[in-house]
Amino acid sequence: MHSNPSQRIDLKGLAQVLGLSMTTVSRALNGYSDVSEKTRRRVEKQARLLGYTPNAQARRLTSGMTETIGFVLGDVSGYYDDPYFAQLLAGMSEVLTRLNYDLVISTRGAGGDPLGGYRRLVDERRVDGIVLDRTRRDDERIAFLLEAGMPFVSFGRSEVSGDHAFLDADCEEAGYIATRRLLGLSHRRIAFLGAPRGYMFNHLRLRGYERALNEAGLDIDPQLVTVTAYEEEGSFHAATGLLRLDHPPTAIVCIDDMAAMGAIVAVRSEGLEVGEDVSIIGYNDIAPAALMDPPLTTVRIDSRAAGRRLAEMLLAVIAGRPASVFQEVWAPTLVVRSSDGPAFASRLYPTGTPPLATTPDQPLPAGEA
Amino acid sequence: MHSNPSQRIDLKGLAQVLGLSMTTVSRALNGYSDVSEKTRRRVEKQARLLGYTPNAQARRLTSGMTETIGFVLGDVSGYYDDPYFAQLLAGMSEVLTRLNYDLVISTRGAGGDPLGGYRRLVDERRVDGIVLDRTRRDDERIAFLLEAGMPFVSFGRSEVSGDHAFLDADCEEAGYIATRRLLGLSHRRIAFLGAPRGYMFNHLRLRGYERALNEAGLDIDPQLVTVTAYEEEGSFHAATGLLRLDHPPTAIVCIDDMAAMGAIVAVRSEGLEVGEDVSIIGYNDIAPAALMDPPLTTVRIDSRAAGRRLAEMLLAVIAGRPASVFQEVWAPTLVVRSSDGPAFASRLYPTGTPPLATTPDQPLPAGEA
DNA sequence: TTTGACGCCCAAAGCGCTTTGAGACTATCA
DNA sequence: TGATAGTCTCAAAGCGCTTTGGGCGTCAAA
Repeated sequence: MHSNPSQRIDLKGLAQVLGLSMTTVSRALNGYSDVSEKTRRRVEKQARLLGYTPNAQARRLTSGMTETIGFVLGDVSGYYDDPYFAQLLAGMSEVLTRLNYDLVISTRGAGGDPLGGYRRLVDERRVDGIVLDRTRRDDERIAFLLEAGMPFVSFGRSEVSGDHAFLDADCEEAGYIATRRLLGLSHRRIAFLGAPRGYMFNHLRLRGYERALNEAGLDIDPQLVTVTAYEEEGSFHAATGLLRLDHPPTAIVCIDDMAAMGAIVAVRSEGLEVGEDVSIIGYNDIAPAALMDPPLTTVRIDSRAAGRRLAEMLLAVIAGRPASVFQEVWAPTLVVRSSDGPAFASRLYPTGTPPLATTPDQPLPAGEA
Repeated sequence: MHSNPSQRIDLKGLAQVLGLSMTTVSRALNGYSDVSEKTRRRVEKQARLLGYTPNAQARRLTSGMTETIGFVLGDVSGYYDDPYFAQLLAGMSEVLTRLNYDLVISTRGAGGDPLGGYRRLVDERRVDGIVLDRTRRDDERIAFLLEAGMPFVSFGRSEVSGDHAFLDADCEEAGYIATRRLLGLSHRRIAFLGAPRGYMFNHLRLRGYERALNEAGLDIDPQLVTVTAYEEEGSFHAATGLLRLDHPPTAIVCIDDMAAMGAIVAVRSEGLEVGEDVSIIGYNDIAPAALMDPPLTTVRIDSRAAGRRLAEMLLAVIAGRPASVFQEVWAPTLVVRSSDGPAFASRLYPTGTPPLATTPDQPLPAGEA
């Protein structure tokens, strides 16, 4: 009867079969030292034989741990169409599964409350910890979770970041190296195709862009700094706007590869050649980047590895390690492919090579191709 | 003390404050009819006041419902880089959150067991139901879940599909209309750039492709039917192989938009023009499809809506509705953009327009551009 | 021999909820 | 008036596990 494999067996049943108490069986299975080796082996064997697996709900109720961590989907669907996101998830799942943790995906839920999804996870004690991404400069989720005492780790920093755990790419560096790359190709009119201002990663990348420009003795032209609504069409329109300026850019630093795709289309639809008339640099190095036409020069960050690390960090924080220990900033790397090229190749300024970095105040040549 | 909002309050505490029994409070909150309207209102008000939310774990243990559904990530990472997947997830989350359900994402786990992730969800009773995707012609997951008595719904059918719930695109129709479209553009050498044979959607789409060809009086050329390893590079290589045949295709039906991207790059790197020398049709209509160069003609299925519907169906099955009631096949629609064009524009067969469908056995002209 | 000190095991008390099976009233009908 | 039928509420029994706080041998040291 109890040996019927299709009949779920519980701890009590298993204990009965073994002629032991539930306590002993439980402790044997959970690796307590006050169970003799011999008994443990006997228990384990029988458990395997009968296909015993503890009921996750019961264990959770008792232990007060949910063995679950949460992730709340933002409401802007465009965010999660990005393959980088799937990679992040996959990376997280990878380590969580290994440790028998679940990853639950929630949404913000109806109503305007941007904390809705988080409240639910916290109030109903559905999770032991939470992963955030797309952090904002002033991120209310961080304040909320901090106050609620819920362990969390964010993919990205924030200006209110205090002692919490985070993993972030060095966004400023990313903006910097992309811009440096273009400066090295003698570009002088370099645009920044960004995400909404509030996002920390946008803020930092813009800073890197500005720093590189300033170091090269160039001023920031506000006309060249745009913000998109974070959808592909947004970046297409924004890029089109840039290209139609009186003094269009010969290069565009894009906030991510998806935006770069939009920019590429915009360049083409203006009758220009990507990598010649206008150089494009993306960010993330999503899988299709290498397969675009032209293959995209981009700044790479390994989302899957980031997902793994985020999960590890969060688990450590849940286990009681101080969150402030886990603050990592990863260096991005430039992946050079073919969407960028020397400025002199651009037909946008046919009167000649753009002015050198050392002569910034010399007026830029006018006229479009 | 009990009114300290930072202090979590439980059912017992709430009952004490109200001077009622836990039973009554519980029943009031859960909408039982044997609680007077007056009491219910009083309970609800106090619960709101004190910020009471039931402990999800406890409720789950008691009720035997986990209020959670599961999704297991396949091991081929390429599958989930596809934006369609994020859409599917988002759609599911949308309806699940509304009904206070969680969506847990798991992975197959280490070891070769392809059912690993599923076993875990089932054995430890972590979920009330499961969503499958990427079904195979002979899908062991279906057999497993059927036997385990775990409610599930699959996105895609299978040849072993019996009475379980599924939602699927009409894949055969999708393959058919894509191929018909190309036939209508007078293409005669039409290739099929597919996924591995075992996948049901691949199987069906191939069938649609073959049917269209046969109806047009054309034979199937096995050389034109390829299978990729389901990564972008795979489709690039497969497409390159096709284009280097002695009699290359003037059109390619791709298994999805990601594969189409690979194919597009392949076409270009062979010095050919997409939409002129070689027409390309994708599948899914992922967000970037409209922004590719050229904008991709594709067969559309609304993944987000599919996600929503899958969740609804699964919830219904969990609630006890017979699974066999929920078997839906959605009609895909052709979205014409610019990656396909008339066969006569192709430089691959400069000797003239390919033979008409009515004269299939006439030998095809040879020679490449 | 007594006293600890281990080593191994167990009964019982929860974890926070839902549900069962009654009980105490009040209203209705014969 | 008693019987019958609601109406509203409650005590207590779990759900399946973990953990606390012993208990009972056995063995070495005193």
